[in-house]
Amino acid sequence: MTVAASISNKIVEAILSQQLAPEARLGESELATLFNCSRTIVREAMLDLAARGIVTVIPRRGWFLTQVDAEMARELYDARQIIETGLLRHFAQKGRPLEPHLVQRLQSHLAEQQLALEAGHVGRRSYLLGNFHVCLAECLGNRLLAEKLRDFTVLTTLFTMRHQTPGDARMSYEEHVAIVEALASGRLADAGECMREHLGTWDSKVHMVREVDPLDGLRRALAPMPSDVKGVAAGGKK
Amino acid sequence: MTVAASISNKIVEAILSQQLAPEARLGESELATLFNCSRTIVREAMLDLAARGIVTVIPRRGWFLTQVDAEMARELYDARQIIETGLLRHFAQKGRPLEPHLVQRLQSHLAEQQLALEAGHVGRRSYLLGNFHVCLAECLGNRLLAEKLRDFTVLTTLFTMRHQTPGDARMSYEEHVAIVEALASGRLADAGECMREHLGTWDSKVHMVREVDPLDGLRRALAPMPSDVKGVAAGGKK
DNA sequence: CCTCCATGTCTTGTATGCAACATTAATATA
DNA sequence: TATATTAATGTTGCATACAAGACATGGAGG
Repeated sequence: MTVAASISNKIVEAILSQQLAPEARLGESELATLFNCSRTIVREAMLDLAARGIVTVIPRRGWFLTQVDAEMARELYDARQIIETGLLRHFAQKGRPLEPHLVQRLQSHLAEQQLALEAGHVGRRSYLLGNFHVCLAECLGNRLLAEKLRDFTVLTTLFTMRHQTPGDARMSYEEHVAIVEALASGRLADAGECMREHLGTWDSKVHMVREVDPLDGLRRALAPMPSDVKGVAAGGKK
Repeated sequence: MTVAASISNKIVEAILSQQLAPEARLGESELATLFNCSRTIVREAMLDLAARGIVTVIPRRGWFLTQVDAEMARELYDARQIIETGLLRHFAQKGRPLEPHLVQRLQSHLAEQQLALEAGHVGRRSYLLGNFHVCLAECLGNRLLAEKLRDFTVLTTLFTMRHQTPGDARMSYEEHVAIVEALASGRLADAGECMREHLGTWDSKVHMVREVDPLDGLRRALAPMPSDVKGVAAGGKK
């Protein structure tokens, strides 16, 4: 694997493990010294991540993790639901059960999820919960979609990190279990339905999300001020 | 638009218009002089195309359009069918008809297709027939999937070009018309079914595809030779 | 005390130079 | 003539140097 690829991989993994603050700046020189290579190579990695939508450059300012706004988040969840349920539906049409060694692969993935869950490894837990969807897509026989799904999962993580969606890990895990169980016992339609529910509940969670307001901190700091009460433009609390 | 972006766009358009031989080499220096920029910029464009799977580099040999093998083609058509029918299904679930200005956009796109078809503009025809799917995805409200669909369409073109799939342009056009008509009159489920058929017939066409044999030209050139008839390894014509 | 401007510093943007390697052509040799 | 070896050529791989711009700092002027 080239150095550039290892840099972008490392960054992707760091995001999925929630070890990278979503507002962090990715300085070219910093990364170059960190990976002991030239800026050219770092740039190559950043360009790759940019093509995948994970990273954005502000000219002459720096590289930043993409800020996923509400509209993009909607498209993201829609896309994931469409792809994953579509993949399951497409597989179901073939009328054959999932091959045993693939079932086993999914089950051992679930075991790892459970392990991380019980051990309280937040990073690994988060990584595995996202990675499960990629693993499933691979098992269903479409690497092209699996790869794109990985990128979408990364972007989803960036969204949830910034908006602190509650994200019940145990519940996600159990829904994963239900999907694999349906798949293993040949109830393919059920698996699709589980997946639809698993990915369809995002907006009910997102309603709890407080809108991120760049002036939020400032506003809050100023609101209780005794003086200058009516000085600023209209609009108190939303 | 940056120079790098214009290079990659140009290449993508050239592929979709079938103006770029699928075995063509994309030399960095060539492109640099062609676009009057340095190799650095060209490299940036190639890296972008590589991240999208459109181009592949052979170390120290050059950049080439990706060779889509049979397995990848299968995934490609599956992916497109999953995404596009999924998009239609997802839209149908919302229970609202397509907004009038979007219907109109699709219809004028159809008009352009017809124009190119009747005028016999092969390149533009090919471009529009592929672009229709991207346009539709955009109209259905998911830019993320629309963009990925564009890349998939490019790869599909690369496959069909190399394998000379018959590809009846007029039939494709008429299927597009059927989809838009269903969409315009609110028969959303019908639209999905049309799309499924439109994208589902690929393998029946691919059966007609002659397997590409790297020795094909050589073999053909040697076959009618009167001398040395039994010299080469077994296997005459397929 | 506030505002405006100059300047220094830090960042990415781009070109270029050289190294490493693959292929091809030429040449020597059996 | 066939083959192995060597030289030449052309390509990408990578590092580096410098340019261009954004931002922060400090000071002068009001």
